[in-house]
Amino acid sequence: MWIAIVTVGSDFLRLSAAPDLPMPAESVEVLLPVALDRSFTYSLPEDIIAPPGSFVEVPLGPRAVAGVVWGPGDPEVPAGKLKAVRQKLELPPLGDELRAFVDWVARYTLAPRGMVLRIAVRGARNPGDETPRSAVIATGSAPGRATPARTRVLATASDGVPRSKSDLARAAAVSPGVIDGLVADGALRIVEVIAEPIGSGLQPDLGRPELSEAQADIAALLQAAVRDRTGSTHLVEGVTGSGKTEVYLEAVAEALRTGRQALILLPEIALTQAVLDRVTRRFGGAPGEWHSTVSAKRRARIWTGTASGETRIVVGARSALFLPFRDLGIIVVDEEHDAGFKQEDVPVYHARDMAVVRGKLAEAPVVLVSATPSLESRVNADAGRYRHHLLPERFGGRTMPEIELLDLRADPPPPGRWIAPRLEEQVRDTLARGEQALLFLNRRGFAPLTLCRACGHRFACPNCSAWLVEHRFRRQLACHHCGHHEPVPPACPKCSTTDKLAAVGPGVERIRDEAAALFPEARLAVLSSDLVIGADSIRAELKAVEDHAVDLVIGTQLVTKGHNFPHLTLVGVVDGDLGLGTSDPRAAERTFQLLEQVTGRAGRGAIAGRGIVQTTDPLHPVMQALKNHDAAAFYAAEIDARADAMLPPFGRLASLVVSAPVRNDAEAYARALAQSFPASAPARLLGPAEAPISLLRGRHRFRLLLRADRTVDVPGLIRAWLAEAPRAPASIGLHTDVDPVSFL
DNA sequence: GCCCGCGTCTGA
DNA sequence: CAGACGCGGGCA
Repeated sequence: MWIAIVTVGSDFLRLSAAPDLPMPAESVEVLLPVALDRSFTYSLPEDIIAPPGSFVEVPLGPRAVAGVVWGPGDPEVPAGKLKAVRQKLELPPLGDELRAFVDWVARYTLAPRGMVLRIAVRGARNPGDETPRSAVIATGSAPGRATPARTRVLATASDGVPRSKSDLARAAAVSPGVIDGLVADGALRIVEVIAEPIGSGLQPDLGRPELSEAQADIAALLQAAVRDRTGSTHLVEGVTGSGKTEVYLEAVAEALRTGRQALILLPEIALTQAVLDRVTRRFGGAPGEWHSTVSAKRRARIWTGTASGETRIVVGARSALFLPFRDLGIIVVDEEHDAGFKQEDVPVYHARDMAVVRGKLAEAPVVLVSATPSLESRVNADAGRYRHHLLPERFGGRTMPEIELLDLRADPPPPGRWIAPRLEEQVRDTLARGEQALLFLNRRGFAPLTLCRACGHRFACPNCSAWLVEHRFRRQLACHHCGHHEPVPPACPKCSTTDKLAAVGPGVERIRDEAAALFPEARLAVLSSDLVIGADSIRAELKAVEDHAVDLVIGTQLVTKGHNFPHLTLVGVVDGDLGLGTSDPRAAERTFQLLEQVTGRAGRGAIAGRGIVQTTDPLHPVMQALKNHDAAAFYAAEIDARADAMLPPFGRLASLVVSAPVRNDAEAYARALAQSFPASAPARLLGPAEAPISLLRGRHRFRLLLRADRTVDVPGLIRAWLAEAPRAPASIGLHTDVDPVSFL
């Protein structure tokens, strides 16, 4: 009856408020976490009181499903169709703000509302009673015998936080036996603890760092935004090593001080132990950690903890954006340029952009943080939609690494090798000084292409338009798009010639072999996601590099993810041109971001760093931007090019993914759709001919691209078109991914 | 998303 | 002819 319409920038955000008098509801509208856009009306037994947001169990067909009361029931539904709510569930209700967010995201991403609700209720169950667990704390007395391992353990335990034996051993990187030894020695004591709510008991003023003037200024502005309860958006752009994390943690501290909660989003949380450690040090306790590998029980504790308000800080992957925060005071999106914020499955959404919307609904500032912002965020900052804060210098007087462009045409490596003499010499000098070097190549495996020298046959993926990559360590040929793999055959499948198969081009495994031959005395480590499997072993490898147990690192983009290597002084980029040759309109932007991040790993410690980028095109704008540390000029040029081409964020771009188990079905439907697109529409449809296909989770995917001027409501246009378009056979799925700018 | 019913296929 | 399997519709 009384609908409050909250307009934020456009009419996209509608927040429906409850009527001011609780009417005795006879029926309720219930949204269910299944692939349905519709909600259903159920009758409400007189003894159940279920205001909007309540969790209820309802019958759906033959099953009983837990859903959420979304509002009053639809009186138009004939009484004979109504089924009754079975029971109300003992769970904290979903607040108005989160329900409005679910509706908004579903409408914007063209996803069924139930699929969005599903994300918001993952973890919505009672964690049950907590049984006391045993933990160890430091007693304060010195051990009888001090070893480096023991010293590390006691340093870790000196904060007084009780930890389980295994957690403490892992945190100090020692074997569990060391802990038992210290307990026997009386330096550690076993205590029984009842687990506090996760992410609670945090102290905003515990580990306050010294801030530079520039850091303190930005921190003060962000803190004011937290206090003001405005849904403002901020872009904090600071070069690698400028201390961005300290700045946003001060804003997080302000949220804690004012009694509110904080959410820190990270693109790949399994790799970013560093941020968790820093939050723990800064606030004297661990935040809630939310990502796909967190156990169901921990999930439940964090979900209920955020709903009750006891969990004060959550550090999480994109789905943490749908947690039921009671009073959210700030959202931080760290590494905001990272493509990991994009969810490719239904609902297809970009967490950075959805964060902006949730921030507005929650009246909380959103802080986007990066050394290499996305073009979208740069444009939004330039246009004044986001406030732009710059940290142009490294913290503590450290300098940016000096970047050298190594022209591969003038100084090529010997045939069959990829490290040019000049880079080899620089690595040798670095190692001789006892410093650490990194050779970066963003390509897994041994060689990206295998061909038969006898007949010219090339090994291609049967499902995708891609070559198979040889993985010599695993003795396989693998497709990096769909995961197809086969053993390396002894002979050519086409002409049966043996011993004529040739590996073409380098991958990290091949660079490892080359480096091992060139620098036989160096301790090598390869950091590649297919060789280092599982979050724990990745963390262990990163720690070994951090501790200088490795001299020369050979790595893929795994090494660019938020880790500091204090001993690293030289970064060599083996193929700077990789990624620039594609037709992806974001190729230059992505390559710049990647190479700036990886060269920025050098010189974060006491010794100044250097970067050497091997390239065949030293005059390319990306190379010049790296060398001159002139991101501003690069961004300006890229933004102009985007504006001319009407690409996001100037034009609207949507992709529709048609997927089916059979490739021909997907293609036929994609064509049928394309033909039905009206010529008069204020947008152009591209594909499917020029669209790449791939196989993902057993389904062939065809992409259609829709390009429009920014004045078009793309989700609306697609909805209207699909209502008229040929209906998809049920075995064909259609995802939609709308580039988000319209809500700003 | 999940269940069910239906049509079709397969093997004895 | 029983049982398996894939597809499509409905779900209040």
